[in-house]
Amino acid sequence: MAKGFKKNIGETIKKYRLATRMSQMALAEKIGISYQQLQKYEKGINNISVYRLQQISEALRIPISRLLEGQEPEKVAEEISEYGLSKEEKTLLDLFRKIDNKDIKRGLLLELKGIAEILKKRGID
Amino acid sequence: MAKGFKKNIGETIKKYRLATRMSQMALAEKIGISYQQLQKYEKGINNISVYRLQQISEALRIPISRLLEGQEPEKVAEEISEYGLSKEEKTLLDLFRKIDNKDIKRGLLLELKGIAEILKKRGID
DNA sequence: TAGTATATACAACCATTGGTTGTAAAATGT
DNA sequence: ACATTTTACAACCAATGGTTGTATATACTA
Repeated sequence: MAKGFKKNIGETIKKYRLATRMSQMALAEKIGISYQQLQKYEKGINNISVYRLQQISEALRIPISRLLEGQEPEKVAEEISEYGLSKEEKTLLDLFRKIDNKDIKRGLLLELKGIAEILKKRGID
Repeated sequence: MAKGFKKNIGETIKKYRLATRMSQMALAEKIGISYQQLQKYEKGINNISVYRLQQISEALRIPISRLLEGQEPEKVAEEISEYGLSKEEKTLLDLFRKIDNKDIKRGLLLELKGIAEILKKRGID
């Protein structure tokens, strides 16, 4: 399940741990797990829960975002504009708003509805 | 294991999901799990791994940090879902989002663009 | 150099939970 | 009022989060 991902974040943890000159044992004890388990995190053998990452970030005295860096795919960041609207959706809205003719607007909505219907049915068949 | 924490983040996810007007099923399918499993996340029954959170943030088109901030639920939902959209515009968005075919989407945008153009010129002439 | 302590690695094992399907109740749309 | 969507909840199972035990490096100090 997305090994690459896990590995990356584990490596990041290790990096910061070493930077703090902390042993696996020290860190593990601080967050209340065995150092062997921490090993699994660092090696990407086990998934890291958000909760654990939280603990680790506290133990290492760094913000969680630091540990996540390199995880956030570029495209997403770009795609996001404001309030959950994608660029595409924003464009859609902008264009729609430019049309001041009520009938045309309604027609467009009907058209969209039709298309959605068709796609949906085709998906089922 | 730190139930409170999990619950919070699950609730945050739910808020954002609703803000995007996405059903549990829709979101779950997007990230490749059953909607029942997503329920467990939202309810704080199961831990959320960083990996999953990553997927969710992508599906909801928001940066991971948003989900990590222990934010006031009320605000978020309103802030986003309302966002000054008229009923008509909300419908537009809903329909547009139902279309999962990228080409069709692009086609629609082009069409809209065309219409906007024409109306504009006619308005001038 | 040996000897002790520290740090990391790896295997075997078990309890928990991450994940599934099935069924039922709300909610929503027409 | 009826059909469809959406959400909730229970039962179940495989996977993994977590443990201890042992082995191998890597220091430190006498």
